[in-house]
Amino acid sequence: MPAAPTAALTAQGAATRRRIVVATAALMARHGMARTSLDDVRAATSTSKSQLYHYFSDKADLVRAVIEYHRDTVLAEQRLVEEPVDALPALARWRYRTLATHRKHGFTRPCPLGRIASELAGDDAARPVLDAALTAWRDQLATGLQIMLAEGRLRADADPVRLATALLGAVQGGLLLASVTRDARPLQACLDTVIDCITALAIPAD
Amino acid sequence: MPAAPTAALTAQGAATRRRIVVATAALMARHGMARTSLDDVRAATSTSKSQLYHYFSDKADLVRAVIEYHRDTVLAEQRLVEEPVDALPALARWRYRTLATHRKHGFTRPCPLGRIASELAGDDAARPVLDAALTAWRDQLATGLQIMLAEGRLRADADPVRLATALLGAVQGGLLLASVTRDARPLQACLDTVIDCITALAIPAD
DNA sequence: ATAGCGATGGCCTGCCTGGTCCAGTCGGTG
DNA sequence: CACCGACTGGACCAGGCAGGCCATCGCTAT
Repeated sequence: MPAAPTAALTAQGAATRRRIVVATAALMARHGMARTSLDDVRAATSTSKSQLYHYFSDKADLVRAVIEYHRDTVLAEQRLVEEPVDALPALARWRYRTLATHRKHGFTRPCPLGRIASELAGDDAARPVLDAALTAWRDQLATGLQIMLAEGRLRADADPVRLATALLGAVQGGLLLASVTRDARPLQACLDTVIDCITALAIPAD
Repeated sequence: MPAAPTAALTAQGAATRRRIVVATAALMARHGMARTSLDDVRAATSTSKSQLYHYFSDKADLVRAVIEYHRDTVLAEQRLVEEPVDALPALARWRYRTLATHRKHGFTRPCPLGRIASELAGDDAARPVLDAALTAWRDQLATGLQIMLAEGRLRADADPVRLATALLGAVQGGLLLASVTRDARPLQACLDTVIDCITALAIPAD
């Protein structure tokens, strides 16, 4: 139960709230959440402590908003609704898009959602929010594979949800390894291996 | 350069040092490293601040020792030297062993090395240590696959290092997802998908 | 115009944290 | 038995942290 009454928000208030969330998400993606203090947020957003506590009940509430922001950002970048992975070429484009998104940061950081999940493992308040975000992501991947299955481009014994989980796991694991080695190859290896598996299950067009 | 002169350590001193590392590793695996204070370590080990700073130059130095401890523990649990994944049955046993290891904790936490890697992304002091640990792990996986290749049980166009990276990524990504959903299925999905891929590249025995 | 309320600013505080210091103990060695 | 250095205990500190307080500003509806 956030103390911030989301009902009563003027346009200016909503803008300030959003500014706080966006800046905090960036800070936490760069330095981790434990190392991002509210004073850092205050400085980065030119706000005051009271504003932080006006819009969020406490730091955990702000983190919750950050998770939801990352969820929206990632799902928008993935473009899985506009362009579902319902065929091998679409899957290849998704792979390229995913690599390109993270090349921007030079593979210096894991997936923001994954990083928060790591740091908050054992936090019973945040876990449902993270679960919902990651499940939504996996489901958007699975939707494409289900179309692929329904339209006869995937063998009947393929399990779309399991494959989607493997794709998401490959993104998470690959980005984690890539953030340590600081290059794209681990992510490529993880993605390509799972995609090879899906390719092996695909039925070539007539 | 640790301030602790590792040269001069009596048996008792070595035991105390090890007790600190083991307890800290457990605390950090459970609560994360940022949420593990030196006072927590002090309380858990019945030591004093001065002992911590006698054996470690600072918290980062202690974390370095913890990473190395996790590396040794994980590599011992994986048993990849005694039982390399040089054939499909060995790979199946490795999969079973990996699942069993983490079932003990109820899939409540990611891989300790992965968790630290997430928290320390961007820490230029810790990254080489993590890189070495994860690379050693990957290489032990790759060694098995290279044997498999050399002995003609794997198609010549298979890349052992790439496949080993995918296996390690599947462990990391799978455990991350499993720690959020609190069940084994994501890890199983990730492992089995990559193993399916290796199976597809395997050459059946004559 | 003015009352009311959301938005804002800056200050304050109590607690926790990593890190320091020093006084003292213990076991081995000349 | 004197000594030395590793080892231990605990008090201490400065800075940083989340969070709270209160007065003020400015928009908007009546």
